[in-house]
Amino acid sequence: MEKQSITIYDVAREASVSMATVSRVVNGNPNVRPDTREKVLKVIEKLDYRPNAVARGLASHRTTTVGVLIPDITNIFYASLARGINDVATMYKYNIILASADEGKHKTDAVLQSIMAKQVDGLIFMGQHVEDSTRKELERGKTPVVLAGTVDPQDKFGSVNIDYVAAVKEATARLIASGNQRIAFVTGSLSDPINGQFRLKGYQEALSEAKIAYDESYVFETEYSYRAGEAVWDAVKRAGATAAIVTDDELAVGFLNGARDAQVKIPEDFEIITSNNTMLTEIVRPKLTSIAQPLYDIGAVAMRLLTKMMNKEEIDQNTILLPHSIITRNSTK
Amino acid sequence: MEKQSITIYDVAREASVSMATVSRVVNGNPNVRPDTREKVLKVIEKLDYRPNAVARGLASHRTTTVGVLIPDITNIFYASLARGINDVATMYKYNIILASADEGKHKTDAVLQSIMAKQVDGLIFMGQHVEDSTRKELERGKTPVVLAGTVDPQDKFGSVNIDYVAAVKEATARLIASGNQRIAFVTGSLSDPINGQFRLKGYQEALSEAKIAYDESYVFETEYSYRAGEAVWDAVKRAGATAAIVTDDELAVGFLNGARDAQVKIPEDFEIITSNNTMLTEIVRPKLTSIAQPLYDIGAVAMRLLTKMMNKEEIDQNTILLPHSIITRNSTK
DNA sequence: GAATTTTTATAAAACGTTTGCAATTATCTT
DNA sequence: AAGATAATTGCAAACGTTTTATAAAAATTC
Repeated sequence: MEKQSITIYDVAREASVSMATVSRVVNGNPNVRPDTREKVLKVIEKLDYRPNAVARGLASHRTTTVGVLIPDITNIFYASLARGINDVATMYKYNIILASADEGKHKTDAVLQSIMAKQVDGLIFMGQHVEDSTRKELERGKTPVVLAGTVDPQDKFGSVNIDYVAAVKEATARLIASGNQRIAFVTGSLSDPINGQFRLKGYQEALSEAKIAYDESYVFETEYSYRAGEAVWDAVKRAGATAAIVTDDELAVGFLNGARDAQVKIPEDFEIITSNNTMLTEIVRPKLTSIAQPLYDIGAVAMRLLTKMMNKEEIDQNTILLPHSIITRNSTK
Repeated sequence: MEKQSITIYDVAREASVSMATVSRVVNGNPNVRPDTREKVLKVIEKLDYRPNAVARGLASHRTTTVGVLIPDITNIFYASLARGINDVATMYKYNIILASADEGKHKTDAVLQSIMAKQVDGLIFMGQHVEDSTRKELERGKTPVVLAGTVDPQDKFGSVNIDYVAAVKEATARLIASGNQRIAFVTGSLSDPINGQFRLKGYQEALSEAKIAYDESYVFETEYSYRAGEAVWDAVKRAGATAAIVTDDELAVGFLNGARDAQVKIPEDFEIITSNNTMLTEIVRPKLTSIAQPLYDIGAVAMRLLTKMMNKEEIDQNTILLPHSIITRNSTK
């Protein structure tokens, strides 16, 4: 439509050099004499020239844009990761194309396609579970992919996580140590390997070491939401549990409030340990004891790893585990 | 570097038509005979051809990408708006380039430039206050801009908000009606016109109608964070207030917990009304009475408005106010 | 069945950069 | 001062599409 804007050609003419030279100046290529550089910079300034990133992308096959798939931007857990991702991305001059991938896998794949069409230089994937169709989409082309706070059992991509098995094992052991024998495992979808394989394994190992029989009826699978937490409380209580490991903070907060609204004293009558140590754990009363994951860092490290991949740098570790800990607050004795 | 991928030219050759025809098929242009269309589609399928969005963008001057500036992605308020924006954007086939604009105006402008360089078709701006340098950047070029949950006193851009004056006035009036004479106004930066002009005005109007003198020492300016809320409690209490209007939920939650940790009974001894009705208001005990803004809708409507601008459609209302209400919970009598 | 209109398809010129290669200019060497 | 070498610049071909002008083909009219 309306063409108006200043192009590299305008600058070249005004500075009486070739476009190539202007391009070199703009890209910081050292092969240009200081005084010509100066001259060109002056013209750029004067005309207020701004390189068109789309044309650049087409010519150079690099868009300096990365795609980020996030299941739910309003979930503080993912938002915290995204923050780390964002900060490192801007540090390395990348823009982020963000896409929410809720509403099931069909939607995810469509969104993924649209992002790939934009020729992103790399992709960060956060999500419960990498479906087969999604994997296929990810592996097509040679775009580097890093999973953040997400595991792929097939281990095809870079990834950044904590050691979920160890973390949950420690948390469970702590509940056992304070006298609990019947400990509920309140979790999101077990089809997510983080829950169904790792966390569950940690839970079982801790039980086993304490010679407590694993009983499936203490496992409660639901979704990551406040409401779900409120709703599941009754069932957990009826099962006779005296403590719970909960795998998401929103869920845990709902669960806690469910208990308190039922006049149960926390931690005297029931102990809770949650998993993400987000702000929510400090907001509620009593404050929640939690496994601490370095959320911001998981995002930041994932993005950093991705930059290395995009630069084809040597990478020593494709699968990174960051340290975790347990922060004791007032939902445990 | 490595060229491998299928281009429109490959498809054209394989289907023995011209690239122009393939382009028409891909873009749903009606000027192509059904059987040729069929033929081309088959080849596209067979070769698994995916149009390159960057090349498209360059040729057509439309990137089907919009920029979204967000102050803090981990703040539920903004995240909720972003969700509305995202949903409508995908509905209309736009991708989102998201950029976090915290860390002051210098950073904001830099980020804005990088987004504009990517030739976004439009921009949604969320933020406390549109600085002059930022405005200049926004007005350069003819990219449509919509403010979401943000006002610009100069009213240059599209915008979607609620009537902050009326909302705060109602809330304040309610506190007055239940017997409070000394009501604190606990707010974020007053340089944000939403606080410094609108909300403050609503607060003052309500006082004035009740013949209560406005007293600046009941105005507490701080930042939007949990810690800030905890911290400001003491000062508010010392000032002798018996109730407070708080302009952000995180702030309000910190404030509430500050009060409770000081053994103050809410709402018996002190009443609180907060402003955004996010999940946080339901998570704490007692639950917080709040002005309700349709957060998701503000984002969604803003994005919808932007699509109209990008299509150069006729627009009846450039400045949209959505309805608000007050949700009564347990932090008021 | 020729003339006219309408529909489909093609060729080629944009779009605004980057980049490999060749040409030019400056700098050393002796 | 000439030749060799190195540093700087320019030329022009990509990059993968859309789009405009135009031609060819098909449909319609008389």
